[in-house]
Amino acid sequence: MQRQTLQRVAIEAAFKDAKRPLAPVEVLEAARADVPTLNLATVYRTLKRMIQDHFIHPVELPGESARYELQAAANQHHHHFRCRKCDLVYDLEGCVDGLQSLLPEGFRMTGHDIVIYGDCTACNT
Amino acid sequence: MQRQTLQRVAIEAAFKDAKRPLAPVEVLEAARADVPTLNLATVYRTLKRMIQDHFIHPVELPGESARYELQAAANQHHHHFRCRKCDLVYDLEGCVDGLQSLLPEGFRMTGHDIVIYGDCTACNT
DNA sequence: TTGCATATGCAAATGCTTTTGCAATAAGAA
DNA sequence: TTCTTATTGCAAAAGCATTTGCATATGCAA
Repeated sequence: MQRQTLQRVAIEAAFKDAKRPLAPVEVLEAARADVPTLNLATVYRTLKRMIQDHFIHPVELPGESARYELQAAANQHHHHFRCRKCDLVYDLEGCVDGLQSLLPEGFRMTGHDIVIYGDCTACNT
Repeated sequence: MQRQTLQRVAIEAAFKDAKRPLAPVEVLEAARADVPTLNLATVYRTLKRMIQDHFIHPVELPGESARYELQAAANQHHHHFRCRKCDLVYDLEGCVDGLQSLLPEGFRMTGHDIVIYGDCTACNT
């Protein structure tokens, strides 16, 4: 059976606190606040496990390696904002209309991704 | 000065014929129709050169390595369609309204990417 | 407490995509 | 045609993110 280890608890906490998609290294840094000896290999093993358990969900942005966010967040349709100054990624609520109309004749849409780039509040100030 | 080699000409032709973003390996395969000895290293060297020369432009999609398309295509704002069956990427003309309204207070938008997933005409038939 | 299977840390190994060194080729100016 | 030098092909090397082997440490059921 699965064990409740300090590192797993720390990683779960990192996601719950962040409220935004985290890269593996970001998870490592955040969780090391609780468990300083935490290792990146452990982060990866735990991420894989949490994906299987549907606790987290991968978030892919163009040209970057995967980040992960709580499955709870992924359950409601949303998109992402990527700050060009601090490189953090935020969730955006809602969606837009009119995507369907971009399709040429004969193409069928089954999904879509939207990423907005710019400066976040923190960097804007 | 820059030389007009068979391989460079073949690679240019590949882009002009394709009318869609090509991955380096796709470029290799297409251009080998003209120059069978063409090597992937040469493709990469040529891509790098063509980017400097503003002849092509990188296209990044979530979770995938870069494709490239003619700068001419990139000059007019557009987005991409990715077929989940054949994995080809197509250009989509036009855009949508309302992106601005997805932003939280204090966030500023400087750019955006939209990717639509689904089945292309060829795969739909 | 004890026993043991799961989880961890560390370092080495993968699996890609992309780059580079080098000797051989081949543009294209003279 | 000849000569110079940019370009090519090939194979090896880099750079990444991610995974794995293994000995040690640690949950947790008994």
